[in-house]
Amino acid sequence: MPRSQDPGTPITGPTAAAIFTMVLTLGPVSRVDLARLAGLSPAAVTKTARPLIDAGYLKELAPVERTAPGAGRPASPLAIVPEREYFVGIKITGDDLIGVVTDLGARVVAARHHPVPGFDVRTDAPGAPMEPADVVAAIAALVTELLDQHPDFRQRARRLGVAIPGDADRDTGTVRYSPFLGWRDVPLAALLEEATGLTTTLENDVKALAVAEQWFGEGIGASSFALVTVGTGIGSAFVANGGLISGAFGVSGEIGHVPIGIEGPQCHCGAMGCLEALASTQALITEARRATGVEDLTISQAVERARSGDQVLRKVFGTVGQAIGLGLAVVANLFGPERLVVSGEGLDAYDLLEESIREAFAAQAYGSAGRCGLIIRPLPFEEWARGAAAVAVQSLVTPAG
Amino acid sequence: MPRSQDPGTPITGPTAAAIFTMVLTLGPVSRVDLARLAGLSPAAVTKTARPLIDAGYLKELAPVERTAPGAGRPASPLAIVPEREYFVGIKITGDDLIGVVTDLGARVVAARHHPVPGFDVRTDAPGAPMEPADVVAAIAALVTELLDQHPDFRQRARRLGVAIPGDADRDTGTVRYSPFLGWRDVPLAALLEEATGLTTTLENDVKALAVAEQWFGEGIGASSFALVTVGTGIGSAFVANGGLISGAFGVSGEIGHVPIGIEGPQCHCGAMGCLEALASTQALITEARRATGVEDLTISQAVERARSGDQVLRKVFGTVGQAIGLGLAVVANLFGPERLVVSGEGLDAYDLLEESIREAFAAQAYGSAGRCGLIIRPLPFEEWARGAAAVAVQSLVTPAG
DNA sequence: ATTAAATTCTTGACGACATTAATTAGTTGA
DNA sequence: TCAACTAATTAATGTCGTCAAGAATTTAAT
Repeated sequence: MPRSQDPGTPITGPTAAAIFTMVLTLGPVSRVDLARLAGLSPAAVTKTARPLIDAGYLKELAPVERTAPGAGRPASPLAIVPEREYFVGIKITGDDLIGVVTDLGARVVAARHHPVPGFDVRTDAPGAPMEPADVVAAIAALVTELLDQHPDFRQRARRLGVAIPGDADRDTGTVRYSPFLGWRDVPLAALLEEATGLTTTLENDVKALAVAEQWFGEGIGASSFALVTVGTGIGSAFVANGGLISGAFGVSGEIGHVPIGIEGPQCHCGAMGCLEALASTQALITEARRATGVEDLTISQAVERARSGDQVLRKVFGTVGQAIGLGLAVVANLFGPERLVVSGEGLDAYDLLEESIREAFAAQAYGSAGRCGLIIRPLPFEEWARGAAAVAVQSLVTPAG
Repeated sequence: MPRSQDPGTPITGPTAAAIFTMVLTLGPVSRVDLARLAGLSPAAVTKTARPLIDAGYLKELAPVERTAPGAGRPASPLAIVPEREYFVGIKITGDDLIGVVTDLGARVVAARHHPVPGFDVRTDAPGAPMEPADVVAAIAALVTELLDQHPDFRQRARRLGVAIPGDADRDTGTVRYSPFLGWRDVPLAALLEEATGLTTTLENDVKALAVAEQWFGEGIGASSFALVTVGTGIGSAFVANGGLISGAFGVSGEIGHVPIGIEGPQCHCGAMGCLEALASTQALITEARRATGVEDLTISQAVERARSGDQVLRKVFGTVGQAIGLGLAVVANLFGPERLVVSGEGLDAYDLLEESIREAFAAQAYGSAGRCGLIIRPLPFEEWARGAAAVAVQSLVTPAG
């Protein structure tokens, strides 16, 4: 929820929000189609859309771009005006900030990163506690730098989205608990509104990514949908019944600590057989080093060698893929999503993983749960920040919820 | 969704439905409270409630029963009139039918079971295919028998809920696939409307149980909530964002086939390390027989002997409890429910299981996910049929969705 | 060409429903 | 007995969506 009131929004009620959301997520749509999709009369759509057009958020597509011909008056579909407003998205990681500016369609139009000041080389243990004030200042500086890239940004950016690892309370804009940052109960959104003047929305990083996917990615039009990220940690998020599943106590999607039935090392959470202990980037490199005996093997070296045929390393990747596939099956069996996106930094090596992921998934998915669309793809760094921006876009439409 | 239109409902719109639902689930509530909870003005509640009162569904509580005193006019809370309408709930198992009549508050007022005609002794393999026509006839007979128990039933019962194991499409009233019954694409609700004259709603059995819990049990007032049932199979269902999570392909809550990280026997689904292969009633008795060497040991004997101190059997129960606890932790970590109910036929022996369930749950639940209310309790047989009736009650309020 | 049919979109009258403000109702405490 | 307080109701008002009619703009048939 935005931390302050919004005076000049043309989105006055739930109907306007629904119409705007549909145009935003489904692309250019005719009024008749909008009416059908929203369960409204075409007249209502016409009336609801006018203020949105007047405010510059929507436009009618030029007649040239109209849809397939047929009998009858041709439709003049409504589309968003992407450059009407810009959004800033910031992702806070353990050691740096990633920032983007996106347009209304969540297209990245500028990007930057910055180290967090006063932060040492990252250790594996939960990060050295960073002072919220320092981080706020660093974010404010990054925001300024981003907005200075184009006069339009400064003028037409009003909202900021922030994604953090850990438990973020979107409604209050508070970081409830982030072991990674060493924070507890930090009212980050309020601090950032103060510092930047932008209406700020805070969200957990994986959930923010899921929002981006729900509105601007693979989740479009799906009744339900799940996202799994693989990297330093393994996380997941679900969208169903029209919204993100948030977890009553701030925890949800903790697939990293699902006990997968393969013998493996103990997880840092203390429990046994956790997926994260088998398939995180850390687990992968540890196992790769052990298997090859090369103490200082890096991920990219391991990928390289596996690609050029190193059987030992191929097997390591295969095992990781298997664990990931089983994790995905757990999600599919429990949740039954229409689509399932797997994404991760590790997955730029997904040529090495995909086969074993799909194999293990197919073996463990129960019945038609396995029919869900399984999308495997890499996760560029900026994508996290784009997720944050997507949350900011969403906050424009749904101030509450 | 009901299979036919409903003429005489006083529940005309979403507001009336919301008010009615709140009174139904929260018990007697004053109009002011209803207004606050629904985000309406008190005036709107007054107006919306009147037709519901006139139709005999709601009443004002007698002044005697009013709430805590204080300054100001005392509230006259609204309450449901339980005997206004009766609902029939039928659960179809492999070998018999369980039927109940409940009132509007989902209180069981009559119960019966019946063997399914033409069905042999149950085998472990998916049941011998039963002819839908036979089952329909048997259900119709059971419904008649139930309704004949009291003249009011016959007169004031209009809706039937049916719960089946397997994939049920509530919207179309079709059994999409039930390996247990050996059915595929059977339009059961339509057949039953024909045979009984009652508006019929079909739902998966575990999901029906979750609905009962959501509206009339532990799920009341919870933002999200999960149910796990342990018995012949192990199932689960979730409620979040205001509704049941249904699974895009009819599958969800299949926790039985989650690979739990304990070495164990292969599951009938073909995958390895499934929870169901470790913790179902079948798995329990198999393991108990193996451990004791008593070939024809029954569940009740095993319970008996464990209770009187048989260490071998206690350990068997402990292992089962551990597996269940891990399964619960998976649900809690992924889903983050506010409350988590574990129920099952097996659990009338829950004195033998509870400790190990809670222990394993606490060990594997991640962070504050473990804070969710964990309710462990037995599952009386009629409860399944009551779930079906609860679905029928729900269908009165929410014809769609 | 002209006309008919099809389809999208718009307009204004109307109706459903929720809000606001004022009023009535019923209780406690001074 | 009156003031204060809270609950509920009423009537005027307003918002918002539907309905019915028609305008706009195309293809297809005559």
